[in-house]
Amino acid sequence: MADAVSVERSLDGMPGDLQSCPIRQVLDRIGDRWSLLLLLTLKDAPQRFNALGRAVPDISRRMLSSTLKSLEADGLIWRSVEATTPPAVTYGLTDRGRSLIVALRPLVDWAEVQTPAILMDRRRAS
Amino acid sequence: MADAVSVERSLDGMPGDLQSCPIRQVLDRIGDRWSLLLLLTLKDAPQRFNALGRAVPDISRRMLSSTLKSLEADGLIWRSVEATTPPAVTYGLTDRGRSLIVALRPLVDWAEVQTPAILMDRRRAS
DNA sequence: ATTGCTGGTCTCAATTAGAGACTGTAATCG
DNA sequence: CGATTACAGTCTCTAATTGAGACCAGCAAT
Repeated sequence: MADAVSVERSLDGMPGDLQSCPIRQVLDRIGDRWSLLLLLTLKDAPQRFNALGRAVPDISRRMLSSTLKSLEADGLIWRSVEATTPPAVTYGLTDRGRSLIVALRPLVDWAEVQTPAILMDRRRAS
Repeated sequence: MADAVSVERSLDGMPGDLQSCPIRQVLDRIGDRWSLLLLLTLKDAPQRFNALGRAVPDISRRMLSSTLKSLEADGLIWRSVEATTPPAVTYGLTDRGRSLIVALRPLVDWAEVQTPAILMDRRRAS
């Protein structure tokens, strides 16, 4: 298992007290450009690889693949392969993934409410 | 204003329906390695530049500086300079920043509860 | 006199992400 | 019948982003 790219950042070689910070642990994984977006995309129904790519159009297949791997390794999504030809690979939320979605709700609501004002501030600041 | 680095990703030139996704808008900014960590660090009290650097030891001064700028541009933190020598620059949460912290609460709690299990799954997957 | 503190910026190297070609089989289109 | 499309990825090459560390000014303490 060589190249699973950065989503798996090195966790070893850190000052001990950082290792033990749970927010750190979790943010280092899901706090990237794509993880939450993919989780949110899977919220309503399981999806197949290319369908996910279409739902999040500007993700590259490379990042799609590696992000899904890391979400699976964290037990947030499952992956199932039907050995048809061509094979059908489906991804969906696990219970843990669903519980994360729930915990994310207030943040999503916040984003919806605050975005207009933030956008205005950004313009002013630029 | 040349180099404010990636935290300010280009928002122009996107397919319209992505621009309008609020979660996208917000995650593109605070969904990075440092933003939430800094916000959380400011939760209890305003802090000065180098104090923040010490609180989040593995952030580089470069990213500290550019992340703070982007948080300020989004109206999530304020920055105040006391013209003493050497000048004292203090950062703190705005009301909007504080409201984000509140919205983040369930996610932080989730992280605290789930981290042990996630860590075990990661080992198994590796 | 040397060291360290303040808050940054600058350059250069390393890491990470993105673009797009390629795999191989099977169904579809004209 | 030949060409294209879709499936789920991987691979390489290049571009973007991040990190490491030097540097700036002036002042305080050792």
